[in-house]
Amino acid sequence: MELTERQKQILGAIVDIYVSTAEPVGSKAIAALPDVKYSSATIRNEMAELTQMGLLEQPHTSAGRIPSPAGYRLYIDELMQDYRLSLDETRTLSQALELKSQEFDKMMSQVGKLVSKMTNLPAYTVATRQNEAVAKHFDLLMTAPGSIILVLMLSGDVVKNKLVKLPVHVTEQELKLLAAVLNASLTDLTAEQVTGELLEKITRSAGSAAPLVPLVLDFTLECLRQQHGDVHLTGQMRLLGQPEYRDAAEKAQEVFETLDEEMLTNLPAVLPKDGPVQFLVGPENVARELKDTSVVMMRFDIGDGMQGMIGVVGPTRMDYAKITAKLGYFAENLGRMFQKSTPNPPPVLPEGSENEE
Amino acid sequence: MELTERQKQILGAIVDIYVSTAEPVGSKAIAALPDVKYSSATIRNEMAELTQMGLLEQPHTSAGRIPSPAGYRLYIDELMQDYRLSLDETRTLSQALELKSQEFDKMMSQVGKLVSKMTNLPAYTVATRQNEAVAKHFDLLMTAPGSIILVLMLSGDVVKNKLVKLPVHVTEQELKLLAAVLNASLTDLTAEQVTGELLEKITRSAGSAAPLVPLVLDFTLECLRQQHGDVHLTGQMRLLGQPEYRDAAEKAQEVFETLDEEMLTNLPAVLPKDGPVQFLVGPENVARELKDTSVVMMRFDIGDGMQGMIGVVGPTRMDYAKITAKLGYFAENLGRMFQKSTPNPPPVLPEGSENEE
DNA sequence: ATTGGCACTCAGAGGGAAAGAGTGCTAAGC
DNA sequence: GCTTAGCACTCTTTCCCTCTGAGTGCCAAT
Repeated sequence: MELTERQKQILGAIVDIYVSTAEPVGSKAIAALPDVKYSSATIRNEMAELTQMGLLEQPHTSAGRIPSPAGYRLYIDELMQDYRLSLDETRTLSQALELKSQEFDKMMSQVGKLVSKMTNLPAYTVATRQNEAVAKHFDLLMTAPGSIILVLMLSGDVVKNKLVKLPVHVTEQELKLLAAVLNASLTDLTAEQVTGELLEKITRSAGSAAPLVPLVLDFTLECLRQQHGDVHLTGQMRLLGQPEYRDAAEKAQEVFETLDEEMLTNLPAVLPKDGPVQFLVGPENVARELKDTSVVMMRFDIGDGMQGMIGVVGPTRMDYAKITAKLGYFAENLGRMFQKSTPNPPPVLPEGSENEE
Repeated sequence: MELTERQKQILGAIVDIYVSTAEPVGSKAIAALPDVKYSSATIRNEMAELTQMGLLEQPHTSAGRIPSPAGYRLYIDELMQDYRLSLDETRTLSQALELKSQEFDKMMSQVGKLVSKMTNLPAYTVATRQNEAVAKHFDLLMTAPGSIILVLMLSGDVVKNKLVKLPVHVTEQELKLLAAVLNASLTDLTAEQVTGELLEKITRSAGSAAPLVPLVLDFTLECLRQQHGDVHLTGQMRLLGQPEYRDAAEKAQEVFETLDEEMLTNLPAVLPKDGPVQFLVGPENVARELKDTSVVMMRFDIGDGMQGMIGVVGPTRMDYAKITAKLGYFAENLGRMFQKSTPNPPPVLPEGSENEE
């Protein structure tokens, strides 16, 4: 069942209007649009049909129409216009991207804050590995007798560290030795390649630093197995700015709770691995609490087998085009930033940038 | 002006009731309490007086009374009963404290999540330095040609790292040399003690790794100057569970925004340095947006000149006694955990633990 | 095929009226 | 002289009713 051109136009218009007003759209409003040549009656007939097809919904008999989840899906897949960032928006974004490059994790959380601010929606960021992690370098530093800091460098320029306190005494010499052993035998191995045999061998070579070995190994394995870094979620409260949550503190709270728990741990796994942009519309979502809530996410390459993900969470009625554009701009520039390694802001403006909000 | 015993009892009762119902308290409700021997009329007279003294407030003429900020303050300072954790509560808390000791920063954020969950309020955690930070150890690791990771260990067992990308080529040898120079000349110095002179000396000794020096130094100084670690704020949404924010999404949003920005950066500075527990009641607060919002915070010692802070944010009408007790328990046990360094949960039950919610 | 017209529906706004909770004050009681 | 019962008064909250208006569906005319 194919839609006619007119039906597409009407569906598109309804989504566009509803997205910015959050109110059901009536036939008159459509008819009043400059490039609509038909009367409200015609529109009404078409709307009735679109409703029957399941693309529109009617909150109650005497209200206008709102897009159904299927309607959104169709809109996203076929009708959505590329939104061009306005000059103002690009400027703000470019400025925003001039982050002091800090520690990596902090930067991701910074990026999240920015995305949230720019979209006025809750945003999350994650860094995930694309391939198996391996250890690249071990370092053992003594801070006080019995107090040792283990610094572990992984592939992808990720550095982890952990404070280890040992009751037994270990000399600097022995630490150096152990570090050398670890660097010799444990680097460039994935979690699976670390066998019990290997562990024994290391323990034997470790001398009196042997009690340290299991602690180091546990930590190392834990780090290697971690498929993705911390998930940063910020700006949850911005969801309250959306009309659908205005006076529904309860609903908002539910969404937040789900976001906090389920989503953050599962989301990276749930999302399909391919394609840069993903949309999860309402009921397509994992958790039932999120049925009126949608997710837009975008991947970008960090290099070294790492991949960043930025996304926003919002009401199903959100301005997908605009948000995709903003996320895209972020992702593109972040990717570029990481690619050419020097932490300079990439001031690349998208062409055609004088349309406004 | 001293309060009579009866006035104290009435004020205390009003706070207690208001704290759990969030509704103005009438004279009848007080008179109905088991250990109140006076009629509602008498209570009314006393309430009128307390109102005149500025300890109570009346939302409107025909409503009951609620405590004024001054009333809360007096309650906290003089009337508050020690809340004893119930057996159930201690059990839950003890379980909760069995954290896998992870990287320090992550642990603080974990603690925040727990505190928030236990109190059902937004919670924040920070680690602050008590004295000047100094660098303890430098490490430079080459990951790829031109790509170097700087690992910096500070006093207080804090480890920071940063990825530095350099266009010039530096050999492993030169890196080792530079690290040695840094370790020799830059450790155990506070930020002020790092002079331009010293910088020059280091640059001279660095050989062809000299271009690295300013990058390393900037980062080091940045770390040294950082008085406190990341402020973790979690569970913001729980504020919505409080009746005063139920249908006031707007207000909640304002609070959140303020929390996010102002508070998180200023709070550690604003709070007085002494005493383990601090209360900031409503208008005593920094930001105007938080005038109906109060903060309870508690310090605990981490050792090595570091201090942890945990706190919650809630409506001014909150159960200070209960929250203080919970925070106290957390703080005490966290302190103990850090003290005796082995990451075991300390299962110390407070005496007398069979009262309930 | 499109459109103007019209009857119909239904959510939401507005406006009292009634209910209910609580007060302050007065006068009686211990 | 403190305490208390009683009562008139105040003011918010709730409920119900009506009215309005936006929007629909359908029919007949173009």
